[in-house]
Amino acid sequence: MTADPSKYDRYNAREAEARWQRAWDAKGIFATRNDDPRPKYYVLEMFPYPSGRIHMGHVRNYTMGDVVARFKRAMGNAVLHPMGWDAFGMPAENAAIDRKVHPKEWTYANIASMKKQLQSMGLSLDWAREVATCDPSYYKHQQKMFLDFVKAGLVERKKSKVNWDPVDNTVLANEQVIDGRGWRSGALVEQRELIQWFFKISDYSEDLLNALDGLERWPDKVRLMQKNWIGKSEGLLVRFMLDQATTPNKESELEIFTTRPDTLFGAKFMALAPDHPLAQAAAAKNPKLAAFIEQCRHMGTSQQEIDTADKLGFDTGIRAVHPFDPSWTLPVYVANFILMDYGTGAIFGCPAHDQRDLDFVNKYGLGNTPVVCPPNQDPATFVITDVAYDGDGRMINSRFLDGMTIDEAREEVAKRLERSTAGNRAVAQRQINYRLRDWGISRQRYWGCPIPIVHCDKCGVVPVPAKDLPVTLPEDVSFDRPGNPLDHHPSWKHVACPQCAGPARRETDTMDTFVDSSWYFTRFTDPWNTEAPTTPSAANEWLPVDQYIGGIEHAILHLLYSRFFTRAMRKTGHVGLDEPFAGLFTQGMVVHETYRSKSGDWVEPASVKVETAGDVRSATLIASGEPVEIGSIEKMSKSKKNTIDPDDIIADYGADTARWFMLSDSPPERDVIWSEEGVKGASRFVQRLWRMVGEIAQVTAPAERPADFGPAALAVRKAAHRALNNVSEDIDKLRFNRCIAHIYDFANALSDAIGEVETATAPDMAWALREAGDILVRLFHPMMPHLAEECWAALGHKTLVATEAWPVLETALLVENTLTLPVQINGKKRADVTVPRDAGKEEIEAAVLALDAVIKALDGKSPKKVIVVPQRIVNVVA
RNA sequence: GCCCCUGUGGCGGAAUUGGUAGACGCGCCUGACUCAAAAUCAGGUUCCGCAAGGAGUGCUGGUUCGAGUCCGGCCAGGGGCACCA
Repeated sequence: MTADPSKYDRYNAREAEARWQRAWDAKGIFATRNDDPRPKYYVLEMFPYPSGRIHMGHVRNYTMGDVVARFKRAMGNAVLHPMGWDAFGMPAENAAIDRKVHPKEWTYANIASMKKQLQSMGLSLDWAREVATCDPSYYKHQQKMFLDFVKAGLVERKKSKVNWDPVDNTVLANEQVIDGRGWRSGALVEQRELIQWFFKISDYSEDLLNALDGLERWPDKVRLMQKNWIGKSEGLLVRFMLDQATTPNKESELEIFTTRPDTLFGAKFMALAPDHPLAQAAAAKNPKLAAFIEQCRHMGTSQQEIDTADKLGFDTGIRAVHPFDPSWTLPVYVANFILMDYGTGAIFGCPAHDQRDLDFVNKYGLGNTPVVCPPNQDPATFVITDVAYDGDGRMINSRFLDGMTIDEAREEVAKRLERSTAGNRAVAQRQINYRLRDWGISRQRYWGCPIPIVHCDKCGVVPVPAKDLPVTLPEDVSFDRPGNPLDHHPSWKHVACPQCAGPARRETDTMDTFVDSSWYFTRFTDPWNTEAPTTPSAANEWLPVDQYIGGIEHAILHLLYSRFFTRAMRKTGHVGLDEPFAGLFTQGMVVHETYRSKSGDWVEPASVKVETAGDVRSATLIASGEPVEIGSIEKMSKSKKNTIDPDDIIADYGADTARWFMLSDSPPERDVIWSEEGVKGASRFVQRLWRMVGEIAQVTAPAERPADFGPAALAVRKAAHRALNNVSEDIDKLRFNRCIAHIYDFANALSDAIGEVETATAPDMAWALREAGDILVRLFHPMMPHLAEECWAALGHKTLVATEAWPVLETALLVENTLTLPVQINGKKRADVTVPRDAGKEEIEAAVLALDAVIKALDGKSPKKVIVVPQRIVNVVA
C-alpha cells in the first residue's frame, strides 16, 4: 500500500494535529443542526470560568466529554456538544483593581486565549453555539426571565445578612474573609442586614427532594448530598408560655421548633437567635444583653464559622414554662449558634442528647438529665458527662413517657400537646421543616448581570419593561475605591420611573453568577434566538442533557440551582421539563507532587529533575543541582506552584498524548496524579500504535472476506472483537481507564500476531490483520482523534474517521468452547478445572472430585459440601 | 462543627458487583541490538521462603462454604457548607 515504510518510524504530532484540526474545521463536521433527524444526544461539560489559561482540570473534563461525544456520533446519534464561558464574577473585578484593566477587556482577552487552547486539544465542539454569560445578548434573556419569575411569584425581597467590612464599607464574599478579617482592609468583619433579592427555591423543597429518586443516572453520593442539603425534617412547633413577670414587654409566649419532642423532659434551657424579636426586645431594656448581641454580630456569615465558633450564651432572665408542668420553668438564653433562618429561631435545649446543647450547659452550669437510656444500660446508673447520647433506647426520667421507645414518645408528646390548648389555640402543631433556604441572588458588585428593577419613591419597586431590556452595564466605571462601582457611578442609576416617569433609581445589585450558569445549557439549544431566552421546541427536543460532566465541587449548589431554575423556566413557559440533567458524572481533580527547595520555597515541576534509584526517588533543581524535597501530592494550585501548563504538554507531546494519559491512569471519578513518567508512557504508546498501523498498512488483504480462518487468524479476530466489546461497554459507562487497558491488551495481542507472521502472509491472516487495524483505529479515535485520522488515512481510507460509524461486533467471536474454573478447597484456591462451556453442575462436580489436589485434600473422606457457581468457581468444603 | 466520599504491590490502578486479589500501565531488574547512549524488542517483578508452603486489600470485630466487596467500631486523607467558581 505504502511505498515508503520509513514514514512510520516517527509520528509528528505537532504537524499532524494542526492539519487534522483544519480538516475537521473545513468540513464543519462538529456543527450540529437542530433539524438533524437522528436520535439526539446532548453531552455537556461544565463551562469554564475565563480565568486566563486553561488548566489540567479543564483538559481532563473536556477530554472525557469529547470521548463521549465522538463515541455517540459514531453510534449514529445527532450529538450536541457546545462550549461557552461562565464569564461574570469576582476575579475580573480583582484584576481591575490589581492591574487597572477593565473587567470586560480582561474577560474577553481571556476568552480569546482560552478558546485557542481548547481548540488545540482537538475537541469536537460546535463553536457556532458559543455563548458568554457577560454578553448582553445572553444576559438580556436572563433579565427577561427574572421579570417573568417576578410575575410568577418566584421572587421576593427580604432582609438577609452579609459580611460587612467596616473600614472599606463594602460587602465581602466569604472567600474574602480571612480569619474573621477583611482581606484587603484587615478590619474585623461584622454581620450586616441588607434587603436583598431572593429566588423562592424553598417553594420547591419537596419537589426537588422527591425528584432525586428519578435521577437514576446520577451518582448516589450526589443525590444523598442534595437530600441532606434540602434537609427535610418532621417535627413539632411548640408554644412555651412565658412568665410575664420576666418578659420585657409582657410577651406571653415563645414558639420553638423541635425534631426531638421526645426529649422534652430533659429540657434545661431555651435559646434564641440573637436577632429573634424577643431577644431584640429584651436587649432594648438590657444594655448588657445589647452588648452581647452586638458581640454576636462580630462574626462572618459562613456556616463553618458559626459552627466552629465558641458557643456563647447570655441569660435574659426570662423564664419559660414547661408545657407539661406549670411549676417547672426554664431559663431563656440568647445564643450565638441559633439561626433565625431555621425553624422559628428559637429552641429548647436537651443537653443529655445533643452535643452542642451539652457543651452549652457544661459551660454555663445548667446540668443535664438523661431521658433516653441505651439498651443494656441500667437507667439508675446511666449518666452523661461530656458526650451526649444520640442513639436509640427507652425513655427514662420522663414521667408518662417512661419505658417508651423514642418514636413512641415522640408521637405521644405530639398527640398530647396538639390536644392541649392555650388561649384557644393548640399548644403544638406538627410541622415539616426544610433546611434549604431561599436563594439570595443579590450581589453588591459590578461584573454581573444587572437586576432589571427601578426603585421609585412614588411607585415603589418597578420592573423594567421588557422592551427596555437589556439593562446594560455602564463601561465607564472606576475601581479606585471600595464598594459597588454601579452605586458610585455618577449617572447610571438615575433614571425615570417606567411607570410615573418621575425621578427614580436603578437597582444597583447584580445577580449571583450561579444564575448565569443555571440555564446556559438551555441557551445552547438555540443561541441564535434574539427574541427569547429559548425556542421551546428546540429546548424540549435537545433537553435534558444526556451526559453532564464536571467537578464534584458542584454537587450541591450549581446542580440544585439549575434544577430549580429549570422548574421556574417551565412555570414561566420557557421549557417543558423539570430536570435538566438526565445523566451526571463527577470527575476527580488533577493533582501533582509538590517540591520545596532547601530554603522552603515551593518549586515548580518544570525546574525539577526527579530520579529513581531502586525504590527511592529523589529530586534536584535542574539549574543548580541543589537537592529538592519531594512533598505531598496536592491539587494543582498556583500557591504551591505544582501546576503543569497544558500548552507545554501539547507542544512537547501533542494533544493526543495529553488526552490519553489523562484518561489512562485513574478512574475518572478519582483524582489523577499528573506524572512525567506517565506522560512519557502515553507518548511511547502513540508511537507504537503508529508503527503497528504502518506494518498493517503494508499487508495486502484479499478483497473478499475468506470463508475460513485458521487458528492464528481466528485468534486475531477474537482479540479484536473482544476489545471492541469491552471498549464499547466501558465508554458507555465512562470507565475510560478500563477502555485504555483493553486497548493496550488488544495492541499487545496484535503486535504478537504481527511479529509471528512476518513475510509470507496468508490471505486469512492478512484479512484478519486489516480488520483488526480498522477496528483498533476506530477504538482509540475518541481518545486520540488526530492520531486516529492519520492512521485511518494510512490504512488507505479516504474518509475522516471522525465521521465513521463504530465497528460492528460479531458476537460469535466472543464465545469460547471451554472454560477454566478455579477450584477452592475450604475457600483457598488449590487447582483449576477445564470443562465444556455448557457443562452441568454434576459434570463439573465429578471433574473436580477427580482432581489430584482434591483427592489429596479429602484424604479418602467424602466432602461436606461442594458449591458449584456456574461460570465462576467451585468450592469444596472438606 | 455538620453532610458526602476515598483507603489494594515500589507507584497509578484492575477484580465480571459476594466467587482465582494484583488485569493494564509506570517504575525497576535481566537479556538482545549498539563502539556507546537513547529508542526498540524479549523475559521477570505483591511479600516471606532454596522449596514445599505461608501471609496479604488502612486498623479492628462480625456475617458467610467463600469478604477488597456486606455489617459494627476506629484511624488517615479529600470535597462541600449557601457571596470562589
